[in-house]
Amino acid sequence: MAVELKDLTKVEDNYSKWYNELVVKAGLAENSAVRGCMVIKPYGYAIWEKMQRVLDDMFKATGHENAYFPLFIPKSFFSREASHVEGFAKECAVVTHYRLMNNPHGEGIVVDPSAKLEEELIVRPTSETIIWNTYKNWITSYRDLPILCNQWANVVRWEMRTRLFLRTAEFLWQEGHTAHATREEAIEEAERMIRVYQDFAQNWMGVPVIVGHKSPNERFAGAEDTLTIEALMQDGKALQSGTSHFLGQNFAKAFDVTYATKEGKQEYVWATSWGVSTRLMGALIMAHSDNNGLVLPPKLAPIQVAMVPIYKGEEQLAEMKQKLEAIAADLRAKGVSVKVDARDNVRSGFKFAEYELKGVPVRLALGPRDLQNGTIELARRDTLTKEVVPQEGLTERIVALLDEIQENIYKKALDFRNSMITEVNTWEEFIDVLDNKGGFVSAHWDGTVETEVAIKEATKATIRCIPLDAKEEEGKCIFTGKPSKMRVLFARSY
RNA sequence: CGGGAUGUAGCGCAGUCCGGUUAGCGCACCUGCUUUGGGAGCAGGGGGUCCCAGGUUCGAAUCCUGGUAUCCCGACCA
Repeated sequence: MAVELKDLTKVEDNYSKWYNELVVKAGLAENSAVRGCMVIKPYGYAIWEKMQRVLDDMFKATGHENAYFPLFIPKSFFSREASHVEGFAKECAVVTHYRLMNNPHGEGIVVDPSAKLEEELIVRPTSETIIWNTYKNWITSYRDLPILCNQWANVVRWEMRTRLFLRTAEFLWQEGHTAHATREEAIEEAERMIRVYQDFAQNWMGVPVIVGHKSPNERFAGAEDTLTIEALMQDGKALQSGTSHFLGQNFAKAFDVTYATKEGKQEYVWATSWGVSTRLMGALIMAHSDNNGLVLPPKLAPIQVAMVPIYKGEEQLAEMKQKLEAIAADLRAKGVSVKVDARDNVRSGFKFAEYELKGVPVRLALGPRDLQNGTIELARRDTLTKEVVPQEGLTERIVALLDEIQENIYKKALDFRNSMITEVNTWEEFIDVLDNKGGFVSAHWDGTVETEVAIKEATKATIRCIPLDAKEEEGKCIFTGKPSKMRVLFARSY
């Protein structure tokens, strides 16, 4: 047997191991020779590329343009915004030299000590500083605003512990950085973009998310407000899947970016930044997969339909292949991505298992029996069911089925997520739900950082967000008993 | 960074405690035959810096020292 996943139900206590195995076996990514960095393999990258394309269109549709800023950030830029430095200082890769030389005392190559940089360069962990240093030159008048830029890039955060897609030392992402004349406009932008992320997560990835504010303690370093989309994984842990920050005038002040108003006064510029990363791949994998492997939403699946010929001998193979290619041509004409798998070195059963592992939404199998009856076997990945259907009208059937699968995957994840939001009113219930059920726990909180930190220390659960749609409700903080005006969502998270 | 474990063929592992033939098994790979509607069978074959560097020894995958990488649990985080 080539590939066999561990039974998910038996590794609940070690979901991460199962996840890792799945990522590798499905051919999405693997650990590289470089510590904490991953190699994204073609199949995984194809999904990321598709995500990129869709997101990019969404950004353009909301008025944004792409640009590119340097990978290296002078150390001094970093120290300009106090809380920003504090947030990232512990996980930076630093360039100190610019030349190597032959080892004068032996074998190999060493860093040339005479080639020390006057000022160290930080490999960007995020680009606010370099971008705002640049925006200073771009902005002088209210006529220059707003600036709505997005950058597709890689960033480096030297994390202690890494995990494929979820937390790697280097990752791919997009970061939007906008500059506005007014506070209201910037806040509007931050909200607009978190809704774009929500739209993408739900309607493309099939992953339901909760939109809300981060608590002050969980905010982005340097932000006045952080909006987040929080997804729930099948092991009951939450995953922060995208963030949009209202940065106030913090970076404008740090980099002295002002503009002349209509009235001729100098004002500091208002800022936002927002980003999603290859972590979305992790969300996609963890939200839908089962014991047979990945389950990909049709809208993002690199292969939407896999076709497998059932045959004896070369002659039959040729016959089946010809018929399948004809069906494939019809499907491609409708914009469906199809793979006809005529490999002769593996058997059909192996192919079935392989496409299940890779999460291909629809699989067709055609054999002599079908050829005779004018039928074909159609299997769907999300439900693991299969039926023999007539070849007639197959194209339309599949196009409709792909939509149905997309919807079904989302609905399944949504039902699960909803079943995993539990309201509690006492500390005992809170602990009980966290330990025995998992998921989001909706509870009252007195609004203080001290309480939040104390709860985290006691339970490892953090406030994932204060939902945008939270309704006012009088209650008592589960930890301190002090009065509270609304419930917030707690969870253990990745 | 702290605690624990591991590193042997592309992958998964045994062998290490107690040093001793030519380092072994399963999967994968190559060749041939038979198979083919859910992960094929048989036969033959190829593939090794036993993580790296020192040391002990007649002799090291095995013992000692140092390094390094990966995984798990913490702390940190998109």
